[in-house]
Amino acid sequence: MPELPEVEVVKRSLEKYIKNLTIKSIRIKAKKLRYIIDRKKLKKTAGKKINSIKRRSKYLLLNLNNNQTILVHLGMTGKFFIIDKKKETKKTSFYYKLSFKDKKHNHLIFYLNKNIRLIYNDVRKFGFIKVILSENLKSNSHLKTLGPEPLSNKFNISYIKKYIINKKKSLKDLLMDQKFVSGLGNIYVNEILFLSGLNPYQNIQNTRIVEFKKIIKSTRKILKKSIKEGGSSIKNFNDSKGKNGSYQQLFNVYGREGVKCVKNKCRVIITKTNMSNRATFFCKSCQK
DNA sequence: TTCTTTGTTCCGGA
DNA sequence: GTCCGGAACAAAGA
Repeated sequence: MPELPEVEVVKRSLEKYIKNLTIKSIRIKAKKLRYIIDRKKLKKTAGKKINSIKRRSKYLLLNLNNNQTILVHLGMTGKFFIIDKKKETKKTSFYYKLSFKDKKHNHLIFYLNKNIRLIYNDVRKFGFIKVILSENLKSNSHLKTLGPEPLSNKFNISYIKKYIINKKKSLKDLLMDQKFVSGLGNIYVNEILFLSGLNPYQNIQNTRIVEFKKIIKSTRKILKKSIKEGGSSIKNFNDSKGKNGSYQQLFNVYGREGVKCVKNKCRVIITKTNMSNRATFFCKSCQK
């Protein structure tokens, strides 16, 4: 489930391997992902160079040299494979070892110069890809309502104070709100509240400044750590297994229903509830 | 067959 | 107009 840290790691890999390459042609195998794929528009990116790769929230933006940007959202299960046809052999390449079952979810193949291929693979097809004019980025419906990046200085106490005026929500719903802060999903919100020692159900109006400070601090800590871990496990981007491997083990509360809280001296069993239709994990003792 | 998973969007009611 | 919660939606695996 790619949230901000995973998307950031993908962004860095794309930057490393496909920045400044030119799209020679594109093979489009799926009719639609989350949305119908605009084949014409996508095909027209052939011949264009990938000038830069950026991330905004959980979106990837591949800026081309014709004033167009490819906007990508990985949804739940979207991933990119990068294959260097020059270097990889049947023995060394993870890609050749993928099963037919894995490969049947390859939906887009970008043939780049230098014999590099960029493949978009998505089991659930909840991701999407769109080509938009770069000058329209700011008014794009996906991007225009996004709140500040959680790792930016704009995510600070005075911003939070202002934002929550006249609002009534729980802490968890606030952090999940992409207009408030963008890029956090269910998993990381669970983790942030656990590290902050705050109950997900706590009303934002009953939350003190010092508690919001804790949230900001925990958010930065968790995201940075995950990016670092993802970054090191993804170091060899060609190894899709390494990619999936490590970050799951970092979770202290998510998915830990029924087992003991990991905090020192706490032996309370982690609770799982359903909150706003999302699995919510917390320790009743550490998060009062 | 049903349940679960996710982020986003839409809708009704306040 | 604005806010909020809930539901719908997408696909596939267990």
